[in-house]
Amino acid sequence: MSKRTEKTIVDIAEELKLSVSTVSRALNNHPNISTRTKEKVKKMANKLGYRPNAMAAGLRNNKSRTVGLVVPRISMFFPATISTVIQNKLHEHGYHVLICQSNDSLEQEIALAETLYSTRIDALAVSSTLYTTDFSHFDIFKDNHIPLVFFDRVPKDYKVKVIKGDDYLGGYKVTEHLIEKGCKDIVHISGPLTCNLYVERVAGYKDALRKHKIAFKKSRVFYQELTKENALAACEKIFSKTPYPDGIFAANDTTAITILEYCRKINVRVPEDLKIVGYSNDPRAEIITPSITSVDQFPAIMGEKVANALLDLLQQPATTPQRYSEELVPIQLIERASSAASVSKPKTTVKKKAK
Amino acid sequence: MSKRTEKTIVDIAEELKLSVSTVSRALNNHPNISTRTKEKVKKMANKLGYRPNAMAAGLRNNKSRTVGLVVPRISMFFPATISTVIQNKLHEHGYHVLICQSNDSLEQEIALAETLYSTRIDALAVSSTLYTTDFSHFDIFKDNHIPLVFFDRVPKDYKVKVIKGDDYLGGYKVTEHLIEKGCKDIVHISGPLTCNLYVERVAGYKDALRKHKIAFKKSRVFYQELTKENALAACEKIFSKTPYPDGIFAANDTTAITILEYCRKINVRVPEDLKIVGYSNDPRAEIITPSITSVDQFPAIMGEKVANALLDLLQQPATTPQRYSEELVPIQLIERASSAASVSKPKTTVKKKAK
DNA sequence: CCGAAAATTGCAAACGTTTGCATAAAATAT
DNA sequence: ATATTTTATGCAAACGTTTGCAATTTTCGG
Repeated sequence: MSKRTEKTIVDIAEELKLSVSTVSRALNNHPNISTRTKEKVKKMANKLGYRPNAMAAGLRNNKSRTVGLVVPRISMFFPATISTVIQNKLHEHGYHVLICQSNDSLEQEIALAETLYSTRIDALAVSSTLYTTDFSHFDIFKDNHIPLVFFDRVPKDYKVKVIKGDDYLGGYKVTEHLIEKGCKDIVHISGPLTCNLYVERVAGYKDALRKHKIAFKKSRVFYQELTKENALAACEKIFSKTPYPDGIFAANDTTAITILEYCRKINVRVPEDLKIVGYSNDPRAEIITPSITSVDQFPAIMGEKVANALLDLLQQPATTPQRYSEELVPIQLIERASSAASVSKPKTTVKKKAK
Repeated sequence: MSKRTEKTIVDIAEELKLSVSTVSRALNNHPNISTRTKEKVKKMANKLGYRPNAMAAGLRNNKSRTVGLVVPRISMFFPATISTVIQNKLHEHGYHVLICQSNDSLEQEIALAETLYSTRIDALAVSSTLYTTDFSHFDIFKDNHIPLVFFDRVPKDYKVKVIKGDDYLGGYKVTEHLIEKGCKDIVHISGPLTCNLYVERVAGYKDALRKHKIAFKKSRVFYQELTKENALAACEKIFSKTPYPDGIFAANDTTAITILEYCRKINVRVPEDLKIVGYSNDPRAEIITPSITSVDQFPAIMGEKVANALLDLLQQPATTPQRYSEELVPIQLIERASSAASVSKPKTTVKKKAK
């Protein structure tokens, strides 16, 4: 009936003829409150239906027990899995996680940094936009000694804690794998080079080619946002003229899948005529026919590491200078049918034009 | 250098020889502050690197500009898509979204309700646990007039705003579809009946059978958590004795996919010997071979509706009594290869025992 | 039973905002 | 000019906690 229905510790105090301070301490299990009053207080709290006001406590303590998480999008397999793990782990330790999506827009990422700071999050983990090369919008956090961790898509020259996959090795291994399976002309569909992890994969790709004395051809690598549409566009280009490549290293599985489906349509046999490898080991890679070779990045492990790093920083005194450090999460090539050594001789490249 | 580095509005006030109230009003674009001082204040705010403290404002206003979102898990396709949409939409309107996972544990869901209340979220949207039949842990929100919206997995007899898919129709349509394609013995793998939406799908399944004069057999429906492991266990059972069914209606796509793969192994041809339909239209359903018929639940539309409902309630005065209302999101059967009418006559059921 | 130490409780300020009301300044009408 | 309205600013309380310090009570050795 009454408008003010929220019970506070002063209600408890009045009811019990105690001071608010003892009530507060009792509820927080402060050592020099007698067990008897602690019990009394807690019972009364229950009876009144008291719920602590996190904002009041947060204001007083200057901490929100909330950590921010910024990812490109939560509906993509890899960041979704990582987010899940981080969220669960931090929740076990009494932290809330404010999961935010930049939707791969730098503008949104900048706005997010601003508003997340306003909520006074206790720490921040971010996997940046594809296009973030200037990270200065995160300076506020560094300057104010708020734990800051980057993962997966991490900055290059920005001194923070970084947890990333071994993308160079990934690029190298995939390429070498294709070569070992007999490929001599390998196309690489990469993400934009504004995102460092693609730079590294490309480096791995190049090094593997060099190692096996295969010439690197600029025309055989594509830099684009790794969407289905862009993958199709790349296919049109690749298969518009012969010779067709005999291997494709796609930097994500959406792209690999799209290529595979395209090949089906134009009667290019996978893996006989063309071998395909994706990246990230999306669940779809396993179930498509032929199943697609991909690179597992162990998102659960990465999530675990990010969570641990956050918790670690969170319990250090704020004065401790934030150290730059890079943690590497291993990768593993998962060999599947799409890159299996051909049993039958590959037929000579099809001449049929696509489309 | 100094420890207290956070600038507040009183810093701005002092700097400008104004009162804190004018500064506050200036920053909030209050009408009776002159444009001149507004500009001055904002300039100084920028210069000092002032960031509003959301907790202080929240405490004063008794609102957090945060809404809670509780889902079973954010890594599953359906809730992930919905969460994405809700998050983006609410963010456009200046709200944060605290996404939380119950991991399908009732215990965790209860704890979540408690701590979310403590953070004084302005509204709450939830898709419940599979096992939530008593929803009283959400009473706090109702009692305190905090907008509360349920979606997808919704309560049966709990008076709140509800947004759900048309599960009865879904169950009906799937079953009728299988019958029309020639199935006479249809297994249904359902989720546990503690979750109302499965009750409805089962009802649809039964009604479609009755309509087409096919006897309902208790032994042909399974109630279980829809995991891969459970799906395999069900397969073992189903294919341990003849006659095999000629149709399976799985209540999610993970189950459908698992069955399909199992059939491949034991040489049951899909769709010739057995037709399979899943539910939710997971991206995997489309790319597997044969592609799996499924039911699109339009998660984006559902997310949109949930977000709109929240925003709607959010701007109503707190006094407005919360009305119970149910909104139905349509479903659509997506026909694919796994349930196509067989061209060749189905061979008589294979006798080979599985395993 | 006294005094000192230990254990328990209370006082009051502080965290950074917002806002009703009062006041001061400027603009307008007389 | 003065009185009146309009516009702009300031005062101070309030939101619900936590915590350093002071005050009180209890415990206990002698």
